[in-house]
Amino acid sequence: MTTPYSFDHNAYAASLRAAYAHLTDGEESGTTVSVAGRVMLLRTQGKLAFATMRDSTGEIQLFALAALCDEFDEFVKLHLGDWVGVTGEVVRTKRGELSVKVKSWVLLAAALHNFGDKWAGISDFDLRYRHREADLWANPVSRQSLTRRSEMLRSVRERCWAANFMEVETPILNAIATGAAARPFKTFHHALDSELFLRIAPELWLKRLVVGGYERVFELGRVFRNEGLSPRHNPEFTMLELYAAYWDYEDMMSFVEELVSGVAQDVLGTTETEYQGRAFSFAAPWPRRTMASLASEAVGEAVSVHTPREHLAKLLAERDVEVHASWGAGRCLAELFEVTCEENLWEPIFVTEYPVEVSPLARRHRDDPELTERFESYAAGRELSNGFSELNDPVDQRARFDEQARLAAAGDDEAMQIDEDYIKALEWGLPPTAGLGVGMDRLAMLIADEPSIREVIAFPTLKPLRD
RNA sequence: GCGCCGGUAGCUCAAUUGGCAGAGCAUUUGACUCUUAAUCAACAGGUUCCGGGUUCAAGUCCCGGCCGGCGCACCA
Repeated sequence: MTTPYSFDHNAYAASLRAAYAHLTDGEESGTTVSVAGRVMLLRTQGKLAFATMRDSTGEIQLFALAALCDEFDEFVKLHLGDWVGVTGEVVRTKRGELSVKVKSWVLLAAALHNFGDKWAGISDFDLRYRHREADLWANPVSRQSLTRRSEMLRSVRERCWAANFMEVETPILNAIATGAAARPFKTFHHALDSELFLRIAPELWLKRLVVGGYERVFELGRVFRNEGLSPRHNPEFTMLELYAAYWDYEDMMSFVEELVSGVAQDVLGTTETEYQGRAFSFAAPWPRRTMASLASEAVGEAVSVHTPREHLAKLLAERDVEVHASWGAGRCLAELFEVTCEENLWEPIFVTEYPVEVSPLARRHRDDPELTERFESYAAGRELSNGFSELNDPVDQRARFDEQARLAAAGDDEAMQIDEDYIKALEWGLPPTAGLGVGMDRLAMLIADEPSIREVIAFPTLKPLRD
């Protein structure tokens, strides 16, 4: 069948509903419009027919009378899911449904498969994720969640631009994967005869741009980590990383809470919402608490990075955490915080003053060299962002990398790799700078009120089908 | 990677203790001039995820595999 190469339409479901709300039952507007979309429902009744057509903005009824509709006999044979272009008068039926009274119409594309049960839609996860195009038509909630993700990214960009951050792009293919603790994906470049790794974070490149003189930069991009999948983890995910020269971590916390609450305001129109049935507020400011104070509260005694390592190890063992020989007091404190506090942090909160041992790229705290000026924000029991005053001392940075190498030798296969070029960059001088990373997928889950990261990724990673 | 649960018509789901594989919607055909998941009638639709096994008999029980969900581990 030949279908048209284009179709001129001048109205949408939502625009018609807004413009013709005043029509009374049975009233005809006298105005002819053209609309286009998919037939979602079809009700025929002898010499008349009603179709529910859905376009990108919503649904509008098509009302066809045999006496007035071209090729009426063909119109009633349309299939659910078929794309149609329709021209006709805007009317409200006797029963009160705003409609386009079909004069002429054209099949724009046929749907050879249906879009699931017209009441229940498609609920099979495998089908929904492998054929998201069908899911998007069958389940309006799916489309709304991905729309909210898009609106979130737009808002993030606009707010970063408004704060004078410049958007940049850095390499995804790298000779070493660094800037975070994670197993990378490996690939190979034939012409260079070199093994390359997909980036696990853009962090070091971005700081080199600050060394190069860009005061405020951000990158909104995909990173790749060769790790397990879960409702909160996809092997490729989108991260916002942002660096501001002359800021410290306190400045960055202020920026993050304004950014995130502002994005919620932009997308949802409010900062007061619900996540999975429980009240949740994005509103700034967010509380700032040190890791040591939260952990102390949870275990019922004062603990800190200065607590003897053996005592922290005992507290961990009491909580069934296996303590590795290579862990110092700092790592033990961080683990203790994670097992006792993390999942209970519902409303957004900043956890601050992370041990040096678990923060190889963060600058030492001005009041305590065993701590760093680092924060992570938590929301709904999960980490949402990570930031710190950046370590800009090349000598200390080399020492930190050396410590990572020691951990790697001790069997930690996620210890950070040393990056000589990065150290050389620091030797050219990184001004005092604060950096930030925010998991966009995690934020999208909160904003779209979705329980799984797969719901806010159009095509989540699935196991390829075999056999 | 490990554990638990699931996979039946295109879609959503039934099927008692192991005893003839079903319904609604969609599709096809017919009726119907204001429907709203329209309604009514009829036809058709199956490798019960795949491969073995036990049994007179397997959607159901056992073993192996595939895919998915959740949990653990890893991590953001």
